Amino acid sequence: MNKVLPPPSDEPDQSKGQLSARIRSDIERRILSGEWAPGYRIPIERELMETYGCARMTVNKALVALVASGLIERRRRAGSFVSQPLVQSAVIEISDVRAEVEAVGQVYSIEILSRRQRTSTVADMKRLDIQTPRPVLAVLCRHLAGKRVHAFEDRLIDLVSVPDAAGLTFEKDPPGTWLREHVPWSEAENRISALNADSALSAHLGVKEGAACLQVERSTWRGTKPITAVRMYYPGDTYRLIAHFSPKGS
Amino acid sequence: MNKVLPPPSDEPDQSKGQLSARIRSDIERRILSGEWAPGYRIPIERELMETYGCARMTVNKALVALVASGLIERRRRAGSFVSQPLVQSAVIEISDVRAEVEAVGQVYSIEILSRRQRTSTVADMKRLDIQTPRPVLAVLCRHLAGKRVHAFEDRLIDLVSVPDAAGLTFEKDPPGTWLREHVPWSEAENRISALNADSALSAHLGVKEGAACLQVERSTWRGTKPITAVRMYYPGDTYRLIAHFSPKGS
DNA sequence: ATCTCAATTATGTCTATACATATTAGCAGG
DNA sequence: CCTGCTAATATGTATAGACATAATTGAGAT
Repeated sequence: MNKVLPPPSDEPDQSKGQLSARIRSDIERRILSGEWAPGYRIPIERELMETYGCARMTVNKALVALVASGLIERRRRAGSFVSQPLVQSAVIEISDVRAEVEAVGQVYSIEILSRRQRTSTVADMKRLDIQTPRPVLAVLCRHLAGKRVHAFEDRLIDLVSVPDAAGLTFEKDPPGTWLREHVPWSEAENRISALNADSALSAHLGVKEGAACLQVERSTWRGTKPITAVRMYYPGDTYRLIAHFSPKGS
Repeated sequence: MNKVLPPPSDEPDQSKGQLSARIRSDIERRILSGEWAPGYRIPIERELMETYGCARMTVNKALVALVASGLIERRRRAGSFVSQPLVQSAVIEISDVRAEVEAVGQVYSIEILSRRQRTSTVADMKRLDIQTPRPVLAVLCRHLAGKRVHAFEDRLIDLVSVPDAAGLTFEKDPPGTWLREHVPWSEAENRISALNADSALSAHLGVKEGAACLQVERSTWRGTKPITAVRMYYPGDTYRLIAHFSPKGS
């Protein structure tokens, strides 16, 4: 069977692209439209293979992709079923601070408030989740969009994991950008919360004392070794994190 | 070539599982460890195929998966390259409110504050992103963890898209839970921000006026038809959204 | 030195087949 | 009616080969 048969003619069809992708999007559409409800058993590979006039591996590729995206579940012998969307997986694209500012057409600049190398204090060790003291770099800086303060950053860098960071001034590239470009990481965690600005934070961000601010705490690791821990503060009235998503992130 | 050769012996190796998965994780480890830095050209399929003593399709499967997870990029004829992590894709698992409360071992209950069916006002139409007036259901409720207020919810449901919602009281299942179980959706957006509680919100949430609160606005669509728009408010001092992630979400 | 074109090459996709494996249905026997 | 065996079946994974496609390289022409 060397020729590819025309698609089943009962559908308004986008014949472009690879066959496996088309099979995938056909099924995806039926699921998202509700035609195939959660729990519905979708046709077996053999049937789909005959429907589209292709090899089983081609159908299989489409189905494996659907499993990866969480839209279906498969059990041997039992068949493939449309899955119940259990949790909503929202993907937040956390871009570079500089890119974030420039994306809205403003001029980015950074202002280093302090930059100190020290042996980790107890508080530092807690933030980095380490047990023994070690050299760290502590940086406080402000990110400006034009003349307005876009964010205030409070960062710790583990100098054992990232010795090269010791020599940097961060006057051109912000620490986050440099780290992302130079240090490979394998895991990270964001903790997003709201807090009232205390006097220090209100001064840094240029907002009234007590104003609601969005705080994003991020820790990054390479394997089990911590790389950096950062707290980013944004004025609550102007900044928002936007997450766009589909069922289980396809 | 029907036998599977032993793995290349220079690595502490987890030989369990499928070959393609092992190839994938081998490469993944090398990238995450920094051994293969961004921009590095990884061995061509033919080489990998000889290294592991398997068919090209098997290597290909591993590489395709790595592309999907964003760790590598591939160009015809040029080869496969470790990609620069550009944006950090954070996956937030937004679970059910009830599950959220019960996950920390507390008793969940819901308190309906108001439930009104009406023709959409101008404000409603803006929230749902619709142009013409239509029947909507507006629900205000509080989610309790024990006796403490966990969240305050302000929800609009489009009764054209979800006519069945008109008959529900939401006294047992919260609106979000019912919707997720009964209405298929294809797209959604979260907007996360911080705000100071005004007098009404402070009363609802049981916090001081002016206290920082986390606001999560979520809109859900099925195709282009809006389903619901909800604003969830959490006390800023007790609640935080946690997002765990890996480079480009593998 | 530079431009153009064709050969080379790595990836992209698919076919056809094979065997493994988990699970279910059905049947036989207690 | 329940239990345990067996056969059927759908998926899981892999192989080997084929042709398509895009991009680079290098040879020959300008």
